[in-house]
Amino acid sequence: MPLTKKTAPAPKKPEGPSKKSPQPFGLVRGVRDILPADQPYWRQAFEMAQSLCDAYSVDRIETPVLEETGLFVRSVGKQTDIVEKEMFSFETTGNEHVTLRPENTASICRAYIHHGMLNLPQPVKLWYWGPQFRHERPQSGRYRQFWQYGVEMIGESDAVIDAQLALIAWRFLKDLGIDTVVRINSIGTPESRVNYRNALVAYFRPKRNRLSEEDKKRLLKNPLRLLDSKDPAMAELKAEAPQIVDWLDEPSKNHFMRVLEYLDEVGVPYQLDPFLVRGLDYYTQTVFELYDTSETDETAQSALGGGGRYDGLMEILGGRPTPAAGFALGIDRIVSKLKALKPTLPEKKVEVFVAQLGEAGRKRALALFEELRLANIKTAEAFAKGSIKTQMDIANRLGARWAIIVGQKEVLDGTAIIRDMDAGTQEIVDGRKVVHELQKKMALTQQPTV
RNA sequence: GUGGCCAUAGUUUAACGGUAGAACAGCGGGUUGUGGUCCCGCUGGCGAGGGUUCAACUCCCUCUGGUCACCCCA
Repeated sequence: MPLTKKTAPAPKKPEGPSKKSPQPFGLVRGVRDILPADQPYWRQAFEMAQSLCDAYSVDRIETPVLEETGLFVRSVGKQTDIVEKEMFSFETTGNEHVTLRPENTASICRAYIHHGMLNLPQPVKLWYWGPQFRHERPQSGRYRQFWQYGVEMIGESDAVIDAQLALIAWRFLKDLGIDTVVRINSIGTPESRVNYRNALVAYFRPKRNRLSEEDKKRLLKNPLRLLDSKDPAMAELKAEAPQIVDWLDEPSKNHFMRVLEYLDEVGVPYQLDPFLVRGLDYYTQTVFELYDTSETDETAQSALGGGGRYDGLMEILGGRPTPAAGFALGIDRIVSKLKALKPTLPEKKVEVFVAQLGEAGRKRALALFEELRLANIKTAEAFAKGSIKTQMDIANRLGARWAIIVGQKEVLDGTAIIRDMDAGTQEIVDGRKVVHELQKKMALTQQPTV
């Protein structure tokens, strides 16, 4: 007796049987699935990164998602928001303190040191593409697992590297159809940064009562952050505030000027932004961010990426003093822009659908599918379906141009039917020449379009 | 971490203080050999927990989650 709901004679319990199925699982907060429908966009971006890096002789590297917690504490900086409150850190059963990487630069520097890449011709140019993790409150364009594409160039201090990095980042977006402007600044050496920080505090402290609560906290904790406060009252105060460029030493100024000259040379649009400082401690000299120029809403997450020079980082991580620079781009945001740009990306179309009837037909179809696949014909099937009607329906929905039908009769006759799905006509062909016949037909139908 | 808005089938949604309709999708049919239209059927739902009430999906609270903004960043 099958346990069907209908036939179950159990009207005794009005409550019904406690046959509740287990609760399905949801998603961990802030993470998401990237579904097949979105894959074409992700693929487009990835392939762009790949070909561009190829062109610039940048090699791919993949580092582990899991690293020792200390790596990020030391590199990103203990006082930063990332380290203070955004890291996915935990202790393993083996008592190791590990963290899901919140960014990728530190890992790459670690790898550079670990594998003695200083023995390679410098600079070592590496690119990565992978998920990063930050425990922030999710919102538009911000996830706890998000993807970054980045390039790092390690072992060269020349300003041309900085410019080239900005160029690659900008070019990547440009070639995807996203126009951006590079906002750029220099924060000089760590010393000039400290001096500037003091000057900034000296400037704002007397005006403290005009600051918002939020900005008062910043004044104490991270004065450089005052510069990108969105408090309208800050606008006036900022105008008079000291600018970091004035605190740069001569070599730093010179370096920055050269970066700008190189950008001019290759036509990368940029804006000097005296108030651009970045949230990670390891930056020195050049810092930049890329902004979508079509984005009118300033408050939204319009920063698509950023980067800069980090000459001190290698040493902090226990390597030899090694100059380096890099950038990272937020792929999640970029992909959402891509989708907005091109709502329908052409799908890879199925050319042929193999439909079968009966056991003999199915066997023949199975083999036929292999023949077609080996002939590089994009073929689809639904071998598990028995009904020819259902199969034709699927063929139609897949957009197949041709259907091949093999049933009992065809197997016995040694034939197959080739159906033109657009015209609705079909013909019987020799079963051994299906691929050949198909190729002839395909060549014919393609001629006019070429 | 703070605040605004939101929470009904896979998706988009309707209604009502008295135990939920629809559309699309999925699956299956419309004489077990043929698609794009049409017709029919089936599957499938009130985020969780409290409270008010004779009675809550509907009102209140909490939580969870989503979303948007702040913080910060990609």
